[in-house]
Amino acid sequence: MNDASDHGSGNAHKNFIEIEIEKDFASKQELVGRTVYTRFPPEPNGYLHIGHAKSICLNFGLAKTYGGHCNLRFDDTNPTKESEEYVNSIKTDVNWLGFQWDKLLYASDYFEQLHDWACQLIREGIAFVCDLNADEMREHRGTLTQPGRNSPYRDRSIEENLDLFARMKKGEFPDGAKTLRAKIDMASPNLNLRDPVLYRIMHAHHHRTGDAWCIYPMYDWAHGQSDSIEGITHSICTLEFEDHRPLYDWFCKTLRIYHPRQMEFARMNLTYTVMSKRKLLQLVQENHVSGWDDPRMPTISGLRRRGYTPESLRMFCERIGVARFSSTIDVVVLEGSVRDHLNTIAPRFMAVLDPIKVVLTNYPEGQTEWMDAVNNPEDPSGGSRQIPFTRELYIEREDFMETPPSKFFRLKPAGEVRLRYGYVIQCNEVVKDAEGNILELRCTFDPTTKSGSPTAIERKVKGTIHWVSASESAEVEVRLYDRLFLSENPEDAPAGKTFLDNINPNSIRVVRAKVEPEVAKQLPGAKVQFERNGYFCADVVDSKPGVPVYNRIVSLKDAWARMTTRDNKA
RNA sequence: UGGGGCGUGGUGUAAUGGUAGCACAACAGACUCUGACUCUGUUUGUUAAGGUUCGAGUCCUUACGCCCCAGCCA
Repeated sequence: MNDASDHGSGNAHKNFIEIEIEKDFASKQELVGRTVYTRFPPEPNGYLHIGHAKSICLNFGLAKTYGGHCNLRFDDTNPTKESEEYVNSIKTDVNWLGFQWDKLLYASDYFEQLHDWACQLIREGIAFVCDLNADEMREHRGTLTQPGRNSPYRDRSIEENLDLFARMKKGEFPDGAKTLRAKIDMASPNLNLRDPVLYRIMHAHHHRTGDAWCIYPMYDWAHGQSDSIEGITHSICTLEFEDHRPLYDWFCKTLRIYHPRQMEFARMNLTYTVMSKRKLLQLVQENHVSGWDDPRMPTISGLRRRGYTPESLRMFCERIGVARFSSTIDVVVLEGSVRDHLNTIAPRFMAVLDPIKVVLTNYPEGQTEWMDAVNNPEDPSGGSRQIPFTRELYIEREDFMETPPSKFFRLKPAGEVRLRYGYVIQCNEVVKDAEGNILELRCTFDPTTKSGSPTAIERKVKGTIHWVSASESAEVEVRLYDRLFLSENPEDAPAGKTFLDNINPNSIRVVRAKVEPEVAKQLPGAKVQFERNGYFCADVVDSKPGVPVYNRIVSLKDAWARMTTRDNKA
């Protein structure tokens, strides 16, 4: 029945939702002959983020695991906040993540049915039209510790309620003048049960139903019934809706309709970022980032543009698991997931981000050798390419040290290092300007050490560094991204400060990199590894034909950097 | 402080009342023409105190800590 192979590496442990689902199907009469049916129900009021990815993977994953179905349903009950733009971005993101919905639906598909059910409640004497305004209603609601008081309009006759509700629907009253409420219990310790509002008046244009309605159902009145109509077996949502479950159950029971089971799991928190739609919107609107798809954003579209793959995001969701404990995931788990996937698929190239010139004094001027380079050592079918080797080259500035520590096995005065896919070279002279800045390194190469030649094998040097030809290379813009925030929990700001004060001022650094010719030919969206640097993606927005702009997705693990920063701290 | 949840190594997540496991991270070593990858190994844990039991992460009691709820948002 279940497919454990979809649970990533290692032993697959069932999460609590899977365990409950299996119990339900084994024991519940109403589920006999049925299959798992879930839904992903976003409100189209913003872009999806990595937290939604968890819910998407869970809902669609459950359907897949158990051979069932999952709908994409837009919870579009509040027209003032929703738009087509968001609907489209959400559809794109779900598909991009690799999931296909069974049906594409909207809560607004059910407005008529929801309205009829409201009339049914009125006729049965358990819903009433209330004239209290927002302030008065709050005042009648009581507090966490004090019970509420009944609305003075609670005992209107059924006829009057029917008439008033009909006139609400017809548009006879202004926004906020009246609401339709359920009669439950104003003294309930669960605030959601203190005569909840079912309908409010909003003379607003809806992105799908236009101006057909001026009353709109509340979330609680729409959600469970929508699930019921669709035959959802398990309605999975986040923990903050736990207190709404009694209402969900009350509506299904009171209306005597098919009753799905709501289950809640903990939403994800990620270190060094914010996740609430309000804060993400603020970052966009106040131009702290370039948009919802800024490569530093935790949105699906931002991660996609940064260069994250659907596989890596799914792997991430698999690794973090599902439970009822409000956890905070270390962002390195996300970074590790994309490294693991890209390691298997990304072609390797050489790129020098911070160049320093090397002149091989014993190499013929004007000569170009084409060196054979493996495209991806993890992928035998990846083949190889030729890269030009010349007298003048660039290497990474940090790959040379004049007075290096003992464990430094890159280039140093009088020291030897191998140029990847090239020769072993030795540094003979450091040329500096008047201020002592290094201008170039004058080195000699050993012709017997050419990569791939039999004589090269006998020669062992500790270090291998990357390089590009000075004359036969291209130059591209590279955006080196870092975390958007400086603190693990950006919301945790001192008094008088906000999460915005925790923004990392150096979250993007732009450099001109020297790259081997192939790098300049990559198409937008291409994901590559710059050897010894990291994984990079040709930006889909700012790259132009023949002129790619690269985003750093994530750096490679760097044992040397770790070693040196640790020593500095000690 | 009313109600509802939740506490397992650094971070997550498992364990019909029966050897506390797995992943990620970290560390050490091997390998390496990427200080990557891979491989091998190691360290670190049941919030606390009582109780039931031959035996408790699991059951009971009490404490402590954290999260959610007072929208005509979802």
